[in-house]
Formats: sequence, C-alpha cells, structure tokens
Amino acid sequence: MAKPTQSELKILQILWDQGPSSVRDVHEIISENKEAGYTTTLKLMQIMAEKGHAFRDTSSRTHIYSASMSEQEAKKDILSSFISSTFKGSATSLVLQALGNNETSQEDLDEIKKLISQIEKTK
Amino acid sequence: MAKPTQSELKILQILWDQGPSSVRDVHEIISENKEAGYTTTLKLMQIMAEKGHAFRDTSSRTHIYSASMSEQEAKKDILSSFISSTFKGSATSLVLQALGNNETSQEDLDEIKKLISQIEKTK
DNA sequence: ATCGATCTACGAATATTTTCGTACAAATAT
DNA sequence: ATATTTGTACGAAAATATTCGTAGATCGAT
Repeated sequence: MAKPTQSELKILQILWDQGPSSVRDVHEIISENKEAGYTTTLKLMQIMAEKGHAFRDTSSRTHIYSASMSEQEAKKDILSSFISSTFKGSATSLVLQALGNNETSQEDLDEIKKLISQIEKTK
Repeated sequence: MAKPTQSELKILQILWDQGPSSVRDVHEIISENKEAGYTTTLKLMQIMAEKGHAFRDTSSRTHIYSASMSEQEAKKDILSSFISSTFKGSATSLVLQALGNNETSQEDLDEIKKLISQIEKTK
C-alpha cells in the first residue's frame, strides 16, 4: 500500500488517537491548529478510503472512518522508508543522531536502556 | 531555509559523500540506480542553488556545486521535522520504534550504549 | 411542509515537485 | 574548419498533492 502523504498522516494520527471518527470529528481537530475547509478534509478522507489507508463504514448517513493499519505497523513502514531515504538505511545512525541532538530525559534514557537489555537477552 | 525535497536530498547526499561536484558527476551516480535525463539533474541542481541548498562555483564552464549545509546540520533539521510530523515530537518513541523494528547488531547496540553513557555523564 | 444545517459526491482550480525538450555557447576530436 | 560532444539557460509539460466550490440528499427544528 502506498505511503500516506503528509496530510493523510495527520488524519491517520487523529484516527489512531481518537478511534473511528466522522469527517466532522476529524475536521474539528484539524481546525484547532489550521484554517481549513470542511470539504478539504472530506475529500482527503475519501481519498484515504480509496487508497486503502482507511476503512469507511457507510451504514449511516454520517460515514465513520477508521485507520486500516495499526499505528505501530504504519509507523514501522514510514520509519523504514525514512531511514533508507535519509540515513542510508542505517537505523543506528538515525538513533545516534536523535539521541545526540536534543535533551533526552533520564527517564527516557532508562527506557531505551531497558529495551536494549531486552534485545540483548534474546540474542 | 526551506526543507529539501526528496530529489534534492538525494543530490545533497551525493554532494556530502563526494564533495564538490559537477552536474555530470552527480548525474552519473544517480543514473546508476535510476533512469533519468541529464537536464533533469541539471535543473534540480540549479533550483538547489537558487534555494540556497547548494553553492555554485561558476568560474569555469562546468559549474561546481557543493552542499551549503553540513550533513550533520541538515539531518538534524530533517530529523527534527520528521519527529514532529510522525512521532508527535517524541524522539524517544522514534528511537524505541527504530530499535524495536529490526535486527540491530550487537556492535551497534554497544555504540548506542556508549553514547547514552556519555550523555548521562554530562547530566 | 418548509427552512436551515449537515452530509456526501465530484470535478476542477492551485500548488508543488519532477521531468524534459529546445536553444545556443564553448570545448574537443577529426 | 567542421562536426560532435559537453555544457548552461529556460520554459513548460507531467505527475502528485492540496484545496475548495457547487450540487443535491437527508435530517431536525419550527
């Protein structure tokens, strides 16, 4: 399935966060941050249904959309294509860059260390 | 400065890897993987110079282009915008996803642990 | 029953990115 | 010296992504 565009991803994130939603629901959240026409959101969501990024329940007049892939799954794909386009396929150099950049809290570092230990155990 | 597009990023990566290069140089590398017209590459590089993504030395007939930002700097920007668009601003969840996804080698894990220790020291 | 609000469908205008054809100048080979 | 190759400039076509106007159906309140 084709990669979602930036706009589609914003909508997917809302569907993941909120669960199955109407166009109105999604549009209201989008409108909090950005001026946008209702039919713009509608059209995007229709396209997402066409492309298979979202399911659409048309049993009532107000259609209900839901993400067709789990957040995990989708982000795995997106991340993997990002790593190959921007970090020459090296997840490690991405991780080093991400950790090196900004202030990662001790809690987050602990969480990462924990995951690393788990990975090492299963080797 | 505006974010480079996907095509521009491919060219930037070549400029980073190879250092200052002519359109011909860049085009030949691109052509290894992908069918593309020479003037397509030329145009892209001209646009990159216009946008400020690349410098251009026009002192000889064959112009020489070089990346205007360091690889580190640019990737920091790109990564940060990716994290905010795809991981709600959480570098940690990106790292967890990246490590969780695939087989990271023990060597790479060691490198990451080393960086974490360094970060912890400076806290 | 009528009016206004809400909904979908759909085509098309815009904006952005990518690709390339054509023209012409300079360098090189014959 | 002439033909071929190699280079830039530039406009515009093609592909992709985003935005929106208009039409018509249905719902709910008056």
